[in-house]
Amino acid sequence: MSRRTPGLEEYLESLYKLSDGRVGEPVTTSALASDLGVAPASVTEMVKRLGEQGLVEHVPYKGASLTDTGLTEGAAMVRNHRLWERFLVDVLRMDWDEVHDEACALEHATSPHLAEHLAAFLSNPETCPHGYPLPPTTAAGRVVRKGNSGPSPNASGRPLYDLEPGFVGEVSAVEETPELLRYCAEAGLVPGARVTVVSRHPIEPILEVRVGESGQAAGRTLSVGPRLGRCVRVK
Amino acid sequence: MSRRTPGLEEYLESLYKLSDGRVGEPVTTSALASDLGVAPASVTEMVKRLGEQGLVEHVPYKGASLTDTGLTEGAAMVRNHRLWERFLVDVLRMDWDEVHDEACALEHATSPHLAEHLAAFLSNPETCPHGYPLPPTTAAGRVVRKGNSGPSPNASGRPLYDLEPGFVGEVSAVEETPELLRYCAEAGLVPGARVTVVSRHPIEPILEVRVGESGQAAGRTLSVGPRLGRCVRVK
DNA sequence: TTTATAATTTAGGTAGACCTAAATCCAAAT
DNA sequence: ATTTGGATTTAGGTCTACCTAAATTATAAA
Repeated sequence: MSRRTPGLEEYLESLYKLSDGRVGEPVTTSALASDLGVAPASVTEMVKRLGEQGLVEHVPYKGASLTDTGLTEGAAMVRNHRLWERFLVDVLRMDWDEVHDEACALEHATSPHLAEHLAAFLSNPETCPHGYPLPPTTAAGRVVRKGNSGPSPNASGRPLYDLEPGFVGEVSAVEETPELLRYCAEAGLVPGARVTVVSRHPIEPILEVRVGESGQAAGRTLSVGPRLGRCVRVK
Repeated sequence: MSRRTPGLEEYLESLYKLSDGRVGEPVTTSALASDLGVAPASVTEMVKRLGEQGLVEHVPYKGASLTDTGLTEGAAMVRNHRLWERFLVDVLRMDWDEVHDEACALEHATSPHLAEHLAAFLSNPETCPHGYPLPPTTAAGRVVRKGNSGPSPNASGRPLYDLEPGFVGEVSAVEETPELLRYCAEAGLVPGARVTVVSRHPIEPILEVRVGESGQAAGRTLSVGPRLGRCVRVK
């Protein structure tokens, strides 16, 4: 009965993201399998193990959901992941499209004590470089999960592609696919950037978007299709 | 045939330290077993696997030695470990007695690319906080191992306990045992500190040592026995 | 040179985390 | 109320990294 191996932590992390940070929210075996990149049969087995340790509740054929303690551990992993991403980008000056994989490895090698020091050094950031929120901690360093539902680990804002012409807002998050991130960085589509939806193409599924500092002088205009437009969120 | 798992890396690291960074230097099974905290039988098995991958040369009943590539990988692990220790102490302000375990976990989650960025951020340190040297890299980022014997990964200097009264020098390294490190930190026995051997006790195995900034004004006098005196190196 | 002792290896076993292929279950469409 | 297709679980297998107990080998002592 050895607890919290790196393997199990990965499942808790995925479960946390897929259940949107909610205790008792069921997640299907196949959703977990595709998120983790393993066979469904492997998920069934792992989920059973997590159940024996009281970290998830598994109802056969229905799905798995996090318990209170499972949620805490999952949130800690997501937090560690995003802390390291901030560190790698802000401090080590790595590119934002290469930090996801590095953080994936580091997150499981991070004790709560180290996480506290890292967070303090980074001045307790609220989001990762791609705009996703860090699960918060209490003063004692424990990851918060008050009552039944904590804050969502997923990005706020609406997909850029779904907005109407005339909308003005700022990028809140970008999905972490390396090639997409490289394009966005070059195009200026980074969290905090001001965007203005200029028009929607009458025939093709294309949105004209102005990206720029402020007003409309320095802005650059981009054509955004559904592929890109659904990966960038705006608020 | 899956290469470089965290488990195998640990063996290479230990081998690197125990063979003093030398290709072909044999290390006994039991030395590895006690350094890694596993059963000798486990070492035999792992060493055989490392042999199949061309990372070590194993002569049954005689010992295992690193090959050229094995040395490179082992050195990289030691380097990663000591880089992280520097980071944890200098940047995150963690205590020097708690960073060894954290670094042990982080070192296997560190890509060569990340190691390069980390080293650059830390201005390419030459030693870890306890005084042990970092295996150097080439400009390309590869860990150096020129010809048959690279630099020693172990501390320079002589044990404090073996010096004669009148000796003046400075601490070069301290062995990384948590309780010992806590005592040394408080006593001022840190790498770079000036030490003067005052006298040796005529009856008991005790050395009187002055530890202090410079000269002999601000110095504090300590009694050092063999236990402590063999864990602190001076040059 | 023989023998004893300590180091080392072999043999056989466990647990974690994955896999494929073969059942099994559920739910929606007929 | 059946049927059927997709999701899920079970069954059986692999590979890593450990273990203990039982051989085996090397070496140092008698």
